[in-house]
Amino acid sequence: MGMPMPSPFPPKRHDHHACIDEALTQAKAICLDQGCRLTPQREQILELLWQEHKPIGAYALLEQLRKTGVNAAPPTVYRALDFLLSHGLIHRIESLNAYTGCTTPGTPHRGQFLVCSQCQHVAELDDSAIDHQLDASARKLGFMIEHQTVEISGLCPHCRKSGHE
Amino acid sequence: MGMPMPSPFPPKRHDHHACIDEALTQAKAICLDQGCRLTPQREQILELLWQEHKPIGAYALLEQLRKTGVNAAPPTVYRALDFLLSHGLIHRIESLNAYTGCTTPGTPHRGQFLVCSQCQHVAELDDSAIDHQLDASARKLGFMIEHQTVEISGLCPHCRKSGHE
DNA sequence: TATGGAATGTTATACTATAACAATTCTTTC
DNA sequence: GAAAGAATTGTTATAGTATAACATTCCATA
Repeated sequence: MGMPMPSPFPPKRHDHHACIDEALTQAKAICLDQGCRLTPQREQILELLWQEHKPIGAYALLEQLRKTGVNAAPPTVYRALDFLLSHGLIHRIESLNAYTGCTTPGTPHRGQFLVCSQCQHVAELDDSAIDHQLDASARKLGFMIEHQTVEISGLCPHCRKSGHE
Repeated sequence: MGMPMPSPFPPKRHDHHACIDEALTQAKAICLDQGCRLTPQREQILELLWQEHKPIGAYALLEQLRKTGVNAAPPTVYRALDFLLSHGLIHRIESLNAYTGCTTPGTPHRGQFLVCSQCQHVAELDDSAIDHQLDASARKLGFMIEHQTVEISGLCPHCRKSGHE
């Protein structure tokens, strides 16, 4: 497995090109492995989703896509999103109706998200202690977990430091 | 404080009239205390939200409302929902775009929800162990929690027992 | 190089939520 | 009890999110 993620909140200035590259490389490998097709359009949309460490809505994505000269309609975007979601390459942030690249694609995981209410950056966790606690609480009630949505909003470390009125 | 909740998943057949009554009584007391007005329309919508232990969407609510002879438009419903949300009398289930009565109104709490994917019943938890784990994980990363969305979907105890194909 | 399935294009529409302004009701104060 | 101001409700229109349905194109494989 790769290096440990230094922090789920990367510094404001970091080599983001490397983030994009890694995401696309991983996605290609995963699709090859799973026997599914990361078509140019799907790849383009995945790349757009990785433009920033922020979730982006489907229609904002559509607008970005159009700026690149592609004249697409909503189903184009939603189909790509469906594909990427179903292969674990992106996540949907329910509380924002938005989508964001998955930082640990390829491995089945449930995921938790920290969303900064100020800068909108999102950090994906895969904190087993949280998973275990949710499992324990559910089990106690006889509930069988199939899927979970854990989205925490608040101030990220960067925004906490720089004046949070 | 009141009696401990027997189980967040009430038996299929229970005195649901008592659930509704209690919810409305508590809501009245809370509004009296907070100096806000639980108008007939707001009360009616709260009551409709308590018809079942299932979340209900705004437009389904609107339809129910119309069946009672009230000729309302969407803003009527959304305003009532906003009021009820802002006074902690109901919750919004993000993953369903739906709303459900709060089982512990009046006390500030963050809440976690178990949503049955089969019967759609929802159970509200206020499990401090989960809250503490989320706090601990967030704190470790320097993230300051403002709000949380924890929605677990899966099979409730009743549906687990009765054949889950 | 035919063919069947996957992917994409296209149009229309469903579902969720709010903006903006008018009308009404409630409460407070005189 | 009447006037003023605030809160609530009515009404119309529209913004924002997502999918249905069907036509067309692409592509792997035989």
